[in-house]
Amino acid sequence: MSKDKSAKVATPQPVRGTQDMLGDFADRFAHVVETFERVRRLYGFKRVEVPVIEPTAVFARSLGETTDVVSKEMYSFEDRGGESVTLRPEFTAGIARAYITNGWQQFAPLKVATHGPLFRYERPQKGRYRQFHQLDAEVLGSDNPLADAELLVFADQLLKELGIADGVVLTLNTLGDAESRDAWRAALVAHFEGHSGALSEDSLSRLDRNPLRILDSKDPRDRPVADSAPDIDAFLTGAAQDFFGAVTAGLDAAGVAWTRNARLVRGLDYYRHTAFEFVTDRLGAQGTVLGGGRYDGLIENLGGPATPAVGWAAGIERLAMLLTEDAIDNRLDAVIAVEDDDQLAFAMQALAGLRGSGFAAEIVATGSPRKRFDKAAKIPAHALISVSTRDGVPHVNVRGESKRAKDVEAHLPSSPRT
RNA sequence: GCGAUCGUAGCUCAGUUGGUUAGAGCACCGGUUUGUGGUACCGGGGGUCGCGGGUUCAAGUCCCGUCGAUCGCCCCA
Repeated sequence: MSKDKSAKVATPQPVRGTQDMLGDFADRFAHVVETFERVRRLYGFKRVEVPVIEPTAVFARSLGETTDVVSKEMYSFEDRGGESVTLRPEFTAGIARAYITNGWQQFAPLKVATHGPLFRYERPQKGRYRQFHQLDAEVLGSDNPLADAELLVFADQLLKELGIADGVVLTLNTLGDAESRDAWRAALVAHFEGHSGALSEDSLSRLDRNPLRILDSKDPRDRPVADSAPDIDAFLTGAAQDFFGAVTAGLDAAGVAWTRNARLVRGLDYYRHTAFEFVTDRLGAQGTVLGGGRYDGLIENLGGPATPAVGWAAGIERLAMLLTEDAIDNRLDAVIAVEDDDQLAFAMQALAGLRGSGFAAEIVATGSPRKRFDKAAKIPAHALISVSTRDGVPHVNVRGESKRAKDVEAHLPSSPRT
């Protein structure tokens, strides 16, 4: 670092809502991704990669051109050719675009999975960043309720293998087919308009924009009206009832626990049938750890053929926060403390030998030699190896009782003979 | 966009009704002690007290503004 303070330059700060990860949290993040990659193979989901940047129209269509979301909450800008482009705020629209433009209809039904960074221009809060990361799984080109069930069983197994299923509950609802949804929506609007005097200001504006959202309002003034609103059940067509019944039967057969949440909704019109969220009470206001649903109308909205599809996404940071302390074992196999610089070459040879044999190993060979043992002892490892000089030759001592420590000891070079 | 809380060393924090030269622990560096040892002690480096303005004899402390962070609201694709 420069000692000339007058020449000090201002360090650029990170972009608001971005984060840097180091050590433990980065390991937890990687553990979530690795577990996802392993489990998705068990379910036959192909890996798919789609661009981080797309024409703004891809997301504008998926989100409804008029909403605040498009105008205020996306990272959009003009490229040098004057085209409006957007950093992806979700995976689904980009995958749907790729499905159309690459002719992936030929592979239908297509099961794909991906993960990576997403961008939303929002105010950061707990577990919610402007650049964040998600896991994503989609089934495109299937109108079979077993596809919904398979995705949910996949999600359930993922959460169980991550060890965070305790305290997480699958909440499930149906939005019906287009006919059911329209009838229910009309009944809801009539109900809310009949009680408009009792609604909060926020919900009065929702009544115009997005009346379904009143159902899950957090404002206590809205709860009586929302709780007394009609469920969709009375408006479901026979086909929609059968569809939902087949999804829940699939879950029951696979042993996946679920609860009905008749208040769980999706605002956008292309959502049909199944809507679901895995919810925890351990993350404050941001309780959803994995959510998704069926979006049979989206691909058509993007100019493609009418194509049924269903999928889910989950925030990697949130999942990483929920991992238990012991989910990650960062311990090295061995740490070598070089207590005498005359034995540095010997210690380096031992270190290279261990690493070459597949052991994770670190060396402590700087600073005061008499403090190196204590320094090494603070590094989590199965085996603590000290190297000193006794009778003019390297003297090695190994501490550690685990099987791994014994393996390490067996791979150390023997002391050179004099 | 709105509200609340908070910004002091690399990290976690203390700092009294405003009052000498702003402290501790951890971390880092050096020394002593111990000598199969994760101990203890001594010392050292490191701070525009987020930034700017104001009140005052005097501001880390009070006031205003600003930037940032956190939590919540809105939104949630």
